Amino acid sequence: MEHDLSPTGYLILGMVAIGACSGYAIRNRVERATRFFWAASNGQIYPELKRLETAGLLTSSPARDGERRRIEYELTDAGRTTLHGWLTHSSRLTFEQRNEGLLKLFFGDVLTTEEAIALIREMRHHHEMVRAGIELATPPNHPDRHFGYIVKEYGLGLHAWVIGWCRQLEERLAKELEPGSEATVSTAERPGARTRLDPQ
Amino acid sequence: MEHDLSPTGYLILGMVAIGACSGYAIRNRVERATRFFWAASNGQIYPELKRLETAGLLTSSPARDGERRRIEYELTDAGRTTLHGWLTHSSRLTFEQRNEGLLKLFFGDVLTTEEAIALIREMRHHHEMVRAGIELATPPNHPDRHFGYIVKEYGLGLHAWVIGWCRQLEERLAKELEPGSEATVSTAERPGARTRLDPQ
DNA sequence: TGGCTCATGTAAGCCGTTACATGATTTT
DNA sequence: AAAATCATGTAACGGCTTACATGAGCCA
Repeated sequence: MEHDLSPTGYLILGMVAIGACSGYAIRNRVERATRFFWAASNGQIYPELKRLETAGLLTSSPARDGERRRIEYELTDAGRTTLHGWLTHSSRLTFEQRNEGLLKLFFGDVLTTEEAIALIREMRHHHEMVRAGIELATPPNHPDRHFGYIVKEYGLGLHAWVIGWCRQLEERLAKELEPGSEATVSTAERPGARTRLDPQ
Repeated sequence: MEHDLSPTGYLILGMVAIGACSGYAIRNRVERATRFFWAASNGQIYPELKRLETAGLLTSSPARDGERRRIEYELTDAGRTTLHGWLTHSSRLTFEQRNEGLLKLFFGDVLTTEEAIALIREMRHHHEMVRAGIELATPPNHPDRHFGYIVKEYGLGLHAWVIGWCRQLEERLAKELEPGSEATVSTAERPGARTRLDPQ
């Protein structure tokens, strides 16, 4: 039997393995812990849970009488094998980024130095907020969840690096604004003016 | 007139501003320079170019007789204003990541230490390749393209940080495999065995 | 009783990739 | 003459988000 799931399918399988056993619980965990490197919305989670059950990787049981309406999922042996296979068998890992701040910065030559500095400051603020979110929202270290903690540290460290990088660039550009300086990194470019730039 | 483009629309506008004046040239630049933080495929570029022309932000001219078939685009004044507006007016910047390696790592408690180490090594190799790609593929520093160079440095530095982080984690986990050590980060967990993990 | 959280879902639609199609020109 | 590159496009499809719909139980 061929179980070729999307990474989000594996995310859900893994979440169930870790103890998030309802769609709602998965949603919460994703928001707290993985949204910074892998997001998932209700529109994905609930249909995917059903698909995984149909594929024989999960089993479901409704809440007992008197309890709040709720569907609890468990891994089947096939599900556990599939999860383990994904975790251990190497394959091209999807790695995608969409960083609009960096995209703007890429065109920074079209801006004045002041405008470029403002842009970088905005990028920094964004990463500071993201970092604060990771710091607060991820659950505290749990004896059986070392890797949740490790991944949290990754997020904190990565964004700290970016914040530091932004700060350095801000300072570097600010220096060029000082009266004594010669070279400017970016030519003052106004919407009406022409940009002459060699191709390549 | 309301010009609310997708970031990819602005990417194309910016690429034309920078001197990539055909769909083909934009494609190449994206591959070399921005794909690491903003990708774009033919299926997006060509239709978007036409949309931008219809919106009055670009004008097109066919290649002169005898030259290779080719459509050259230029920014209109409206296009230049729109681009400048996007670059300077602050707004919520889209920032998305999909990092399957990190996602696997998040579930690392289900693995043996050896398996976890193998996974991290794979992540590191991936980032080493991406970093090498950035180093090679991005064009050399051009007098009028400082920010292309700055963004390249960002990519190199960021991936270098990740590579270092992976290496450290590998060493840390390897220490736990040594005969004298007590604690193990991850419990040896096999596909057949049960994972007992408290919710939350 | 009213509002909040818990909890599960669906529908529309965008964004983007993959894969293919086409053909001209340049290089080997 | 063949192969590679230049160059522009389209069609199908998948993944994901947004927004909405629904309703039960809990708490003030």
